[in-house]
Formats: sequence, structure tokens, C-alpha cells
Amino acid sequence: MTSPAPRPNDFTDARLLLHVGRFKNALLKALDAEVIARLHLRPVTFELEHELEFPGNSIDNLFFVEEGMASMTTTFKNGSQVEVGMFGYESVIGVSALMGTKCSLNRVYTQIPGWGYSSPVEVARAEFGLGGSFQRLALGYVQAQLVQAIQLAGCNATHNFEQRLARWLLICADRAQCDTFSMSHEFLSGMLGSTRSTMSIAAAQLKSEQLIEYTRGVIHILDAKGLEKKACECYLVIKDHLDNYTQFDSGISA
Amino acid sequence: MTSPAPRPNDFTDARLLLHVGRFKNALLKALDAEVIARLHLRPVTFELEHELEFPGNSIDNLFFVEEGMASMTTTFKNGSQVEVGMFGYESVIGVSALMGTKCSLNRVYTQIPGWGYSSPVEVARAEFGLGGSFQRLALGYVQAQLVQAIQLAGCNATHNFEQRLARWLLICADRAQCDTFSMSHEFLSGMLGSTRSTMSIAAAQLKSEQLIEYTRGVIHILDAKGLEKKACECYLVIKDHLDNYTQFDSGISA
DNA sequence: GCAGGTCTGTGGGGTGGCTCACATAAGCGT
DNA sequence: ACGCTTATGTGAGCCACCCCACAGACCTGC
Repeated sequence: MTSPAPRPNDFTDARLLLHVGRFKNALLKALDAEVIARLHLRPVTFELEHELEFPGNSIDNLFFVEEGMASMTTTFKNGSQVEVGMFGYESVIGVSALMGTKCSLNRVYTQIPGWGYSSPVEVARAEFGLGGSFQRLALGYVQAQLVQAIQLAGCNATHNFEQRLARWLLICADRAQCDTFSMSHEFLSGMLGSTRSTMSIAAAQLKSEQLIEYTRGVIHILDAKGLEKKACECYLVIKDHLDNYTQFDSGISA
Repeated sequence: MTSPAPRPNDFTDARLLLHVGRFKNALLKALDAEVIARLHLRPVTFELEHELEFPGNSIDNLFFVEEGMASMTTTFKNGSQVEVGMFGYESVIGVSALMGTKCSLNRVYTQIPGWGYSSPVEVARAEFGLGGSFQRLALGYVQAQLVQAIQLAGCNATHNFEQRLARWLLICADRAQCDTFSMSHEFLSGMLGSTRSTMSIAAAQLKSEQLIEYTRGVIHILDAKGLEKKACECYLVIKDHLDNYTQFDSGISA
């Protein structure tokens, strides 16, 4: 229900101290040590299919991803789930709690196992309320997430399956910083709002062009540059924003 | 380039004073008079096709819509434009400026003429930085916009044209608070990422069921309840969030 | 080695939506 | 009243994708 009371000595945890200043997470990396200390971070692992948010459940913790990848999906009345956002090393999961929302609105769960840090939501809210760098970065991330959702909305309305598949593979590779994922055709087709047979045909096509290879439940990207040519322009739009939202003077925010 | 220096007596404008406390705009309605005063609001009219944001242009003003409707579109390389968000009486246009973005990312322009208020972006940023009710409401609106984009992303991936058309008509009617719009089939089909012939067939279908009627460039909703049955579930999800984001203890934020 | 489960290849048949094309009709200026 | 422009109706042909089905293929446990 409520998260455990933050222990004041969380930050003295030896493992955590070791990591300060060398986070992989883009947002944590951009924060000063004092801010990090106030967030009461605790290391957490993200097991496959572990649910980080579930519609209607209260948000008790923010999660900063260091490694791995999680998806946000909307569930329709007929039970189908479509992916509407991806979370990787650039992400903080649960930012909507900072926006005044108390309950999760969409399911968020681990697609590629990894680990990261959690921060109790009251603590994160307090830090956000200070109006400093944490607020600025969190808002930047929300904006990047909005851009992602907006672009996906347009993309899903106009681009064909193969383009969107290539886009998905590239974004996944970027977010998880790896080029091999355990993922069946069945599963991935669902993420893209399509069917398994359509997926198999598109995958076979990309394979025949030496852009990817795969065996039962494992996909491996062989030629990211080639995939990029296949993918719709949406890939670069989303990538740019997720990669650069922490840079205050980037082309995006400037 | 830069917006004109705010005049300290903006708020003493007789027309504006008359409106305080009886705004139609959901966000303004929820603000205290002192906050309103600090926002240096000025009445503005939204002419048809007037551009409130254009990709790459700096955001100089926030716009609070009182009447009318504006669309946000993404423009693809091939020149096609798809709608990715709608703005009505609940909206403040330009919130991304509060999130650290300095340039518009998408085109926003008037679909249904109306009017509202502008607030210089530096003034709005300062008010936002105070961390009070304006910040809370603006963040609530951003969250509602995010929900809208997320739902559209899923919707466009799975629902058919007729469902999406019904959804569009209903959201438009809600946002603009009117049931008649000047809008050609050609135009509306573009918004939905489709073609004019598809639109004409779907419109004829809805017309034959007495849900809408239309003549050259004017669409009139006859039976909103009936349309709701045709529309996908996305309509109610989006409507709920846009209608209720100002209520701190609503089902959404509670 | 065999059985059962999971994953992928592939085919047939159907359909929504696209492209292109042309016809009709309603407004609008002169 | 006339022609011009814009909006809508409609049809043919096509393609992407859906649905359903079944066949291998591989993997795991026994």
C-alpha cells in the first residue's frame, strides 16, 4: 500500500555510493550528489515481465532504469494490448505521479530484464517541489515521453507494418543498449497492434535483406544502419528527444 | 521575435476584469484572481487556420482557449499531416514551453474559430516556478495531453476508420462545445490519416444511421449518444481526462 | 527417444482502405 | 444565368493486412 518509510542512511549504502557519478541512467547522471542523496535511491532488479505500473494501482515509487527495457501498453476492452511507449536507460518510470496523478493509467512492465533504482514517491515529490535540477530534468523527460506518444500516434495512423517494425527494433536497441532481444514474433506483433503472421512475413523480409537474424524467440540486429533506411522517420524523431532531453541547450530545448 | 514587455496594467483592462471568475477555460476557471492578475492575460481571437505554434518557431505566448478548437498535427516528410491532439476550452496551448522546450515541435492551428487569452511565456514561466496552483494545473493538463496522445497511439494502431471518425466528431464537439463544424471530408480524412473516399463512405454510413448530417463543408452531429456507440472506447478515456484534470480529487488523480 | 508445448513458415480466403478516375452537385462571382 | 471552383458520390482495381488453419521445427521434461 504505502511504501516503506525512507531510511535516512539509504545513501550510505556502499553499493550505491560506488555508483554516484557513474550512473548509466541519463537523468541520474545529470544530477548533483546532494540531489541524489535526497532521492533515497535503492537498487532494484527488473525481472522479465515484472510490472512496474498497473492501471488503477497507486504509484509508490519512481524507477530509474540503468539497464533493461520496459514497455508501456494500453489495454483495450477486447483484451488486446498495444505498446505506447518504451523505457530504457534514459527513463524514469512513474513521472505521472509528479504531475498530480496518484494512480497508474497504463501497464508498464519489463521486456528486457535489467536493474535500476527506486525512489519513494513522497521523497521524489518533495525534491520535485524544490524546483531545481530534478524538476527541470523530470519535466524534460515528460516532454520527451509526450513527443514519443505524439509521434507514435501519427506513425500508427500512416506507416506500414515493416516500417514500424524496423522503428521498434531500433528504438528497443537504443533504449536497452543491446542488439539482441528475447522476444517471439507473436509477442512483438501484439506490441505493434498487428498479427503474428504479418510479423513473421515482415521479419522474414528483413532477414532476407541481412538486416536482422532470429531463431525461436530471439531477435538479433545485424545492420542497424540498414534498418534505419527501412524505418519511418519516426525513429529519429523519438530517438533525438529521448537521447537529448537532459541537455538544456540542445537543439531540442534551444 | 521577443514578445512585447508586459504592461503592468493589463489586468485593469475593463473587458478582462469583467471575465474574471467566469472564464470558460477550465484552467483559468480554477485559478485565483491574484494568479490571473500575474499572468498578464490579453484577449486574443483565433481566426480559422491561424497558427498558434509552428515547428521550430519560438514559443512567445501561452494561449488559453475560451471558445473554438485547435488541432496539433505532425507533418511527415511526404507532406501529409496527421492530427495528434485537439485543444478546446480545457486547454492551454504552449505548455511545452513550461517543460523546458523553447521551440514548438508540432504545428498547432485553429480549426474552429474562437477566442481566448494569451500570456507572455516569461510571465507564465515565472508563475509556474512559484509552484502553486498554476503549476499544479498546468502539470495536470500536460498529463491529460499525454493520456490523449497515448490513447491515440493505441487507437490508430488498432481501430478502424469509422470508429475513429466517430471518436473524432465526439471529441471535437466536446472541446468546442458545439455540434456543428465547418469541415470538408477531404480535410477531416487527412486529420485521421486516411483518404477522402474512405471518409465519404464512412460519413455516408453515419448519415444513413441518422447519427450525423452534412452538406458541403459542414458537419452536424444529430445523435451524440448513438455516435458514442459507434466510437471506440478511446473517446471516453480521452474525454474523462480532458474534462477532469483540474479536479485534484477526481477519480483520475485520486 | 518420445510427448507435449512453443515458435515460425506458409497458404487460402476475405476485407478495409488505397489509388485513380470520373460524375454530379452546390456555392460563388460576375 | 453562366461558368468556375470546391465538395461529395461512386466505381474499378489493387494491396496490405486480417483471420484461420495447419505443418514443420525446435526445445524441454520425462
